[in-house]
This record gives sequence, C-alpha cells and structure tokens, in this order.
Amino acid sequence: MEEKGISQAVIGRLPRYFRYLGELRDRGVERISSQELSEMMKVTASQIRQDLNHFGGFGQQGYGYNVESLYREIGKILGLDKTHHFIIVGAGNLGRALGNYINFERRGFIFTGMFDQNPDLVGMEVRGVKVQPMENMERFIRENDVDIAVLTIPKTGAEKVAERLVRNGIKAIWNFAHVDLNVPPDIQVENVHLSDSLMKLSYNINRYQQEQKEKSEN
Amino acid sequence: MEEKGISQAVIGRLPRYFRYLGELRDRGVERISSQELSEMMKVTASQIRQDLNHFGGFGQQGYGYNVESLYREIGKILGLDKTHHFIIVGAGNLGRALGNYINFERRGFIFTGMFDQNPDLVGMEVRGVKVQPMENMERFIRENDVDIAVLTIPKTGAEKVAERLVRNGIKAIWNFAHVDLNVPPDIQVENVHLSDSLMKLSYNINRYQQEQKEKSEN
DNA sequence: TAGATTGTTAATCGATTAACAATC
DNA sequence: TAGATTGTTAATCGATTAACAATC
Repeated sequence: MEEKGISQAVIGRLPRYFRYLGELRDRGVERISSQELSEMMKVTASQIRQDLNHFGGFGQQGYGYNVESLYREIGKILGLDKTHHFIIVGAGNLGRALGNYINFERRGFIFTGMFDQNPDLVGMEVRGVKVQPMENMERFIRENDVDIAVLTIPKTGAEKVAERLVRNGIKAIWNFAHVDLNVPPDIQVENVHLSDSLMKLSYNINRYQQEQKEKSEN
Repeated sequence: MEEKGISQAVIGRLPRYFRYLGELRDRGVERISSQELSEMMKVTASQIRQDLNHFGGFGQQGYGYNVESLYREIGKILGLDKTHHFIIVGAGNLGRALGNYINFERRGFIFTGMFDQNPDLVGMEVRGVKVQPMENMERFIRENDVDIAVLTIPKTGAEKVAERLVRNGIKAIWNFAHVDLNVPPDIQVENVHLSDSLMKLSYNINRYQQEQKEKSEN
C-alpha cells in the first residue's frame, strides 16, 4: 500500500466516498462500477478510479467494486478502525454542541474530557463528562492518552492554549477558533472556520444576484 | 469590476485575506505590500496579487495596498455590506449554538427565526428568538424576507426540508446536515460536513504515525 | 470466449508561481 | 529622478479527464 504524497485534494474526497458507500451498503447493494458511482456522486468515473488507485487496486476488471469491502478499506485508510480520545477545550455553546454529538463515537472518537476557564461552567456535565478548570488540562492529557483536542474558545486565547496542548503531547487539533494556529509540523490541524464558510455563501448569493441584474440590463 | 468566472479557489481565500486585513487595521497598520502580507499569511506574494487583481487594481505601484481601503473592498466583494436575514431549521445542540453566535450579526447576518418539529423544543428561546413548529416555516420565510436557511437537522429529513425552503423563496442554504442537497442551480449551498472534517484529521494523524514507523524501521 | 470494467498512461485543463515591464 | 512595488503576461506545476490496453 504505497501512500507517498497523496494530495489533500484526494484526501478531502475520501469521506464523501465513504459516506456514499455506507449508504449503498445499508441499502444492501453488493457491487458498484465507477460509472454508476460517478453518476450518483456527480463526479467523473475517471476521478473515482484515479483516487482509489492511490491506495491500491480495490476493484476488479469486468466487475467493479465490492461495496462492503471498499467501504471497509476506505474506513481503514481514514483511520476509523483506530480509537482516538479527544477533549474539548471551551465549554461554550459550540463546545457543548460538539460534546453532545454522539456520532463521533461511532467512528472511534471518544469524548473524554472538557475544560473551560469560566468558573460558572466548571462542574457542568455534557454527556457524562464534567467540565474541569483549565488548570487540570495538562495533567489530564498525559494521564488519559488524549490525542485530539477540539478548540472551541475565542480566538484571543487560542494560540496560547494550542501551545499548552502541544507541549503536553496532543497530536492533533480540530480548530474552531477563528485564527490560524502556529504549531510544529508534526501536529495535525484541521480548521473549521464557520464565519469563513458563511462569507463564501454570502459572496455566492451576491454574485448570483449581480449576474441576474446584468442579464436583465442587457 | 469584471467578475466573470472567478474560481471557488480564489473565493475561498478571500475570507482569510479579510481576516488578516481586519487584524492589521485594528493594529493601526496603514499600508502593506503583497510581500509583507505573504510572509504573514504564508502564501506567495504572487498569489495575493493575482487574487486581488481578479476584482480590480486595489494597489498602487511603489506603495502597496492601503489596509483600510482593501479591507473595505474585500468586505464589499464578499457582500458583507448587505444585510441578510437567516433562519435556523433544527433547534438541537448545534442549531442553538449557531443561534447564540453573535458575531454573525456583525457581518450583516440577522438571526430572525428558528424552527423544530420536536414539540419539547418549540417555545424555547435562543437569543430572543422563539423556536416555532415546522408548520410555521413557509409563511415565516415569505413574510420576513428571509434569504438564508441554516440546516441543522438529521440527514434523514434534510432533503425534504430543503425542497420546502426552496419552494418558498430561500436563496441560500448553509447545510450542516450530513447529506448532499439536490437543489436548483440558482440556490447557493455551502456545506459544513463536520464529520468529514474530523475524518480528514484522522487520516492525517494516521498517515503521520505510519511515516514515523516506516522511518524507524528503515 | 465475449463483454465489462478496471488500472494506468497520456492529454488537457486550470491554478500557482515566476518574471518583468509599467507606473506610482 | 530613483526605488519600490504593483498589475499582468508567460512558464511551471499539479490535478482532472480521456483513452485504452490489461484482465477478470
């Protein structure tokens, strides 16, 4: 399984393949060709075959792909067969919402701790996990084999908290704070910048309306 | 201002420019060159100049860019000078968290309504907005000039709700449901698939660990 | 075997980077 | 004016699509 330098473009498409294959499996579909899948997903069959071949030949000429086995293979590639413990730093609305999201557990992500600097939130329970004061964080990470931290705090504190996380052995940060974190290259960061996403939507609404206006003017 | 066919790659970078320029402005910086900005943002100066020139010549040879004016221009391009009313469909944890997020208002996005099919949630208040039953949705959209719907419901109901939204004049959907919506091309959709994002993170943790293992073996 | 469909190479397309003339 | 830095064209790089031989 040669996995040298696979582009993030390809990686970014894997979860979507995984999702469609999971649905096909649930519907009891046994095999699928790149052609059929491409029609469902509205991408080219060529791209599907290219993408999958980065990870090995999962298909069979003249037959296509076995849904169940391809689903499992992609799950493995994504590391969903492994278990990861995560903590949530920041017990505000978003942090609590993510803590309550049970589907992450199904994929091997176990919610083990939650932290906040606000004393009013400390002691609160989210799905059986008690919010602890920030001072407890370092020790907790080390003692509980935590490898992912979900960062749901305001941007002002984010950079400093990230440093503390990294110093104590966190491997990855799922960053909802609205800043770009500056961490060593061996730390994985995945940004979810909600307001960036909303701005893109705003741009596209705008652009569409302008196009319509221009059309009606000409 | 020629805005014909600007790629989503470029659009996707605009919010980040906007963010950095806003910070520079808050720090009282008056002018900046593409070179300086490129070092801050860790992109090439060439890319910055290319990107900005899609929308017009905002800079000045020998001087650079005026921070304040560039900030405002990008804001306009993103449509942040306009006001949009949005509703949240699905008053679960995530929906309520987004409703409580006040920063959207600063960008011209006004939280006006919230809907849920669960009678236990109806009547609940989120930042002054009362959760209403789903039956009220159609009328509310029409009567309140709503153009964006935030979809925070489980994937099973999403497609049908999207149809109802579109039929009643919604222009854009910010989709947090874990499905790809099938809407007419004049409806803007921006997907936030949180579990996809988490899977990417998982892949990258995994890949890094495997690389380390391979190194130690050779 | 014949038909179907993959795996993979080659061609195309688009996005990023480099270079430099234009100009403030 | 001389120096700096943009706007823009050209070169490069990478990603997507097309094509087809390999093979089940």
